Amino acid sequence: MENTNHPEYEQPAITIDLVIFTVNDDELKVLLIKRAQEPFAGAWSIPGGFLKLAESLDDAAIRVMKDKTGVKEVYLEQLYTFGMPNRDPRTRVITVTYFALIPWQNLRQPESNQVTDLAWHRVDQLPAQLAFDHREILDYAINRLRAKASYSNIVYGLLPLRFRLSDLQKIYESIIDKELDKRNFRKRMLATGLLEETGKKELKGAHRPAMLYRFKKREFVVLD
Amino acid sequence: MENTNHPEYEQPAITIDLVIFTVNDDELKVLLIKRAQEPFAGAWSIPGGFLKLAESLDDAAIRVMKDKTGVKEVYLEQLYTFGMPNRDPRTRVITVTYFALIPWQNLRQPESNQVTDLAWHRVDQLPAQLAFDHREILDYAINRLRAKASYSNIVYGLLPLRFRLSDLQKIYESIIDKELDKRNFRKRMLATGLLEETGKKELKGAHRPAMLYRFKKREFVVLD
DNA sequence: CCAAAAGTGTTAGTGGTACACCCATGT
DNA sequence: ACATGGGTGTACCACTAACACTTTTGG
Repeated sequence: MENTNHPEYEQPAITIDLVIFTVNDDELKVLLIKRAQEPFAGAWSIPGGFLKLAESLDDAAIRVMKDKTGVKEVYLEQLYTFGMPNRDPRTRVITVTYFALIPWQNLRQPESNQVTDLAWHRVDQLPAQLAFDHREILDYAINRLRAKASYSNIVYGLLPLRFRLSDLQKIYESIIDKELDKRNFRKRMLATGLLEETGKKELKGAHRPAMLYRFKKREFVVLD
Repeated sequence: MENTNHPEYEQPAITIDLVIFTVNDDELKVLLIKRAQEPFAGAWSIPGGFLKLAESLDDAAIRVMKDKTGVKEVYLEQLYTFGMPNRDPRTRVITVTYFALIPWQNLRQPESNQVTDLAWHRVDQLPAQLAFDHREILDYAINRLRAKASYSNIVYGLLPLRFRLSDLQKIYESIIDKELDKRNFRKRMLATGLLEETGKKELKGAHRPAMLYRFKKREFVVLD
């Protein structure tokens, strides 16, 4: 923390990479992008970009999010900084990683016949080879998400404003990849005091309509 | 993550800064260093240094640790990366921070009359002004340590190889800044199965000698 | 009337918390 | 003998986990 501009300390490049999660079709998914150029041309990677000189790390992450998904208001959290000297074969690159949560409903779906290099992949069916150390980054992010789901209300980032308790339960189940008891789950969720009722609605037709709930506050809270 | 060497993306400097904890005299303390040069000349700061081009982030942290404390084998964990554009008034500096735990007994104590710019400060009696955003970094580190102490065996990093259960309890108490019930504490600790007995020893004279324990494994474990 | 998801309580076990006295030693 | 920390058990409470049937709707 002494001198900058010191010749001995030539500087690495800094990128921001994002692990963007959503839940759709009862499966936890991440957004991957197919690389066009070498190195790792054709391989899937997590979205990222270079840090601009005047922007904060968080702002860079928000910028990348918006570029790739069109969504700006999401749960976003710094994950870890990866900096093995050889993680990029070209030159030294330090990447500050983030993870983000987006409700599936908030995503503008891509035009049907549009060719795109972006795709959502189930976390339990990832491509065998990912670019750079992105597999390691993804594993780290999945572990963080699972841990936080168990002791916080972080899943609000994956849910629309109003939702059924069964939707909430399915989100939890897809994250931790385990089935939960319906009665105990509802009891526990309502006991947190973080939810409130709204009006009813019938969805998916032929059955008793479900009460829709919302989070009183859409912000991170640690439970207990 | 596309082109490097792109003119638009001039690179910030990268430093590694460390929050180094120990417990001494039943108080949680951090190592601070008094800055000799501007900016913030005379202010206390956490130890750090520039990342070298060929070394990993972890290696840089270990290097700084060894330089400042002489100790190499410690608990070390990446904390967070701070990168507000104006956090260093001179130029853009991104700092990857770590926190470290050292048993007080492992430190080679400085020669008594040696003038030094290094000093251990109680975390509840920090200087009002710290250099850069180091206050924010310290607060972040303290919170992380408190959280991890409550759900892991991380305190092994603050203890010598052999210790009394009352030492262990005092470490916990100084971290979370709360008193604990002796019987419940012992029950819980022994129930983890992470400790084992060694031989007896009498310390601090006039009372019944205490059994010394050790951690079966000196590695991070999440409890329950 | 049938299918499909919504909604609802009780019990047994487990883990956390509160709490007070005797023990082994040095001086 | 006294001062000092070492060491020990029990009872209550709260939370967790297991478990099955009725309700409301659409077709």
